[in-house]
Amino acid sequence: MADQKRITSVDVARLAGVSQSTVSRTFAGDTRVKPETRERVLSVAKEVGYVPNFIARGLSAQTTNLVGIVMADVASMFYPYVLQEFVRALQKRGKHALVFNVRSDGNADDVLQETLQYQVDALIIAASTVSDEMVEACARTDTPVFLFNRTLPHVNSICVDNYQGGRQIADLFVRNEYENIGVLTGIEDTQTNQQRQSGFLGRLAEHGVAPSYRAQGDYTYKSGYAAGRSLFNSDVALDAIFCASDAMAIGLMDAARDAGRTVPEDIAVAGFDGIPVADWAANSLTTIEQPMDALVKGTLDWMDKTLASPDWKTQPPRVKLLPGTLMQRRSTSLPEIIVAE
Amino acid sequence: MADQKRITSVDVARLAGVSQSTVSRTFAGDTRVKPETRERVLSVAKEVGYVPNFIARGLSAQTTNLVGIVMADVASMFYPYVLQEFVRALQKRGKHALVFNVRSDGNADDVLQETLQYQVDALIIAASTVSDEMVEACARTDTPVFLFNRTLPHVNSICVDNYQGGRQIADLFVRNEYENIGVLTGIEDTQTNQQRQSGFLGRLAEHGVAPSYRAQGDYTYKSGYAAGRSLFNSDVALDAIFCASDAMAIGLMDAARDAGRTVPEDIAVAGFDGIPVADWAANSLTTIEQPMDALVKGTLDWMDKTLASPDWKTQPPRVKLLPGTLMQRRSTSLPEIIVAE
DNA sequence: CTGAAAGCGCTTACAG
DNA sequence: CTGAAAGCGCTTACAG
Repeated sequence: MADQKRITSVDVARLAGVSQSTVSRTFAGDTRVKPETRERVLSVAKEVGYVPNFIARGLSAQTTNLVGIVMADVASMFYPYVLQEFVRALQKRGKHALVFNVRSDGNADDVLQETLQYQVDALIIAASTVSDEMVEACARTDTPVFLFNRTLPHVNSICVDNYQGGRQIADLFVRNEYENIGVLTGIEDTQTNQQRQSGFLGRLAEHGVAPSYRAQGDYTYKSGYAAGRSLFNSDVALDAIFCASDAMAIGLMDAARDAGRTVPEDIAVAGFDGIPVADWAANSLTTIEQPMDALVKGTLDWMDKTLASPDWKTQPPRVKLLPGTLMQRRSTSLPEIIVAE
Repeated sequence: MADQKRITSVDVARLAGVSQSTVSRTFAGDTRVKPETRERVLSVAKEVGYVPNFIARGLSAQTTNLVGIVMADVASMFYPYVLQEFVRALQKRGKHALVFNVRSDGNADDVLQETLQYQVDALIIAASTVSDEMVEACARTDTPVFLFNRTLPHVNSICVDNYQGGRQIADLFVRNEYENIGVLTGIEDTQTNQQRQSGFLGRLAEHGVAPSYRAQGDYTYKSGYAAGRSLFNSDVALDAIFCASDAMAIGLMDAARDAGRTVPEDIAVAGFDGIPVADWAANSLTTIEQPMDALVKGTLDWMDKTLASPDWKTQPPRVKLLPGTLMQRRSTSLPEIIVAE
């Protein structure tokens, strides 16, 4: 009950009859420590329940093994999984995630300061944007920054190829001979949305097709449902519609059903993201699946390599694009194809 | 480019013509610092871009403002939201989340060690279990532990009232005059599952009803769909079924649709959790909604109070149960009721 | 209201 | 292979 002092390396050293340096070296895995000494230290440590203090180590070694992860609370249902993947993958690499949240409409500057105060070894920013000044500040403190699923010219970025994904959906629509084509966009000025749109519309134009309907949502199920309601209450007749997120696409499909329309017979629907719900039987949504594991692994490998190279600050920032995967499901299949499988 | 030394409080002190102590006090918000001095320090700090080093502060002040959050990667879709809420709420309180992941079938011991090494001020364990020894270890290092949505006799726990929730569903079923009642359980030996089951079955028994069907899933959509398939392929005819998670309930409903059954006319379905997808139009699932905000806030308020009270270790651990909310939706409504609304 | 100084628990040259 | 000692950047009695 009494505040018995925390056990430190000094205590272990005394008990094991060695110097504090030796205890430190033992736990650092220094191979110069004689095996017998090592054993003795470890056994004493175990006995008294000693574990090294990472905070002290951080101060002294100037490296915390902490990685800051900044996430916006996005409505898209993709990011919770991303966060979980990062936490898990970091753990495997002996690092740990210090997680920060920013409002999806704000930028990450507010919290970046705090992140740096914790002396994180690196910073991963997902689903929000950063100012150039903040990037500067990170550089000053030798903290490499990685943008996840967003690109910025002066920052290392890793991102699914939204543009290419949009093109793939366009190709699919043309291949399926849909003629009256609509599009449900995400939040207008997000990079993600712009890229998905410009890929989709650009490729459509190359095929000589122009969309005949256009509405805007905010990536959420709710906005998709609302868009669907007004679409199906109108006299617009579409063969197919591309939605900038899976959640919106599912909302729109539910609205279709509630309005007595059948997917894909009355209207084909495609989304983007590849969230688990998209593959549920009731939805079976055609979509571009984000290569989540590759994105996460790519980010962390890149980070590791950067941290290991002493001259990383001299290297120009790069943007890495990873292709998504077209998942063709029943929401765009023609009836015959369904029968065929 | 060159490794210009990090700016420390000593630099600021020199530039501002005060002692390092004064700089420290200024940033600690010490009211004894003369306003003019304070201004000067802050302006110099701003000019040179100084911010306090939290790691050093942590070592010195023996408090890191770090809270460890241990999460299992549960299939239930409830926890990603919980994590996001914790991160956000902690940030508001000037604390930060160090997030750890454990396999859902393991216990938290493996990572707890690491958590303690980071000298977290407190530990929140969600969706996994801990050994008594580990709880001991936490006590030794003065780290209060809170179990989230799980209870253990020797640990502070905060949890939705699973038992009561099960009873509410039973009452609803009886009220709706369902006679042939089934149950789809979660993973057999999880506490959550046991409590939901015993509440449900116990209350049913009090009404003189015994379930006529029972299957087991693992909380996932997939397992719910599979259970539904085999149920609807059998000659069992049920009026209603209670599933131990929303994801399973939705899977089962999708299987029902695919088998040509109508919900709730052919079979009524209820779940547990209150995940956002449950409220989507296509599902409209009756469920017990977890009081997520109250659970998170309750945990953090409790944590704050504990950290503020010097004698917290002498207080016996408590278990706090919060009631869930019955959300009656179309998956259990009788046809007439639907018409009525 | 302010400063000098000890101390938090490690790492890491340096010397042997 | 090991130890003595400086130092990481703060906080916080203690003294004035």
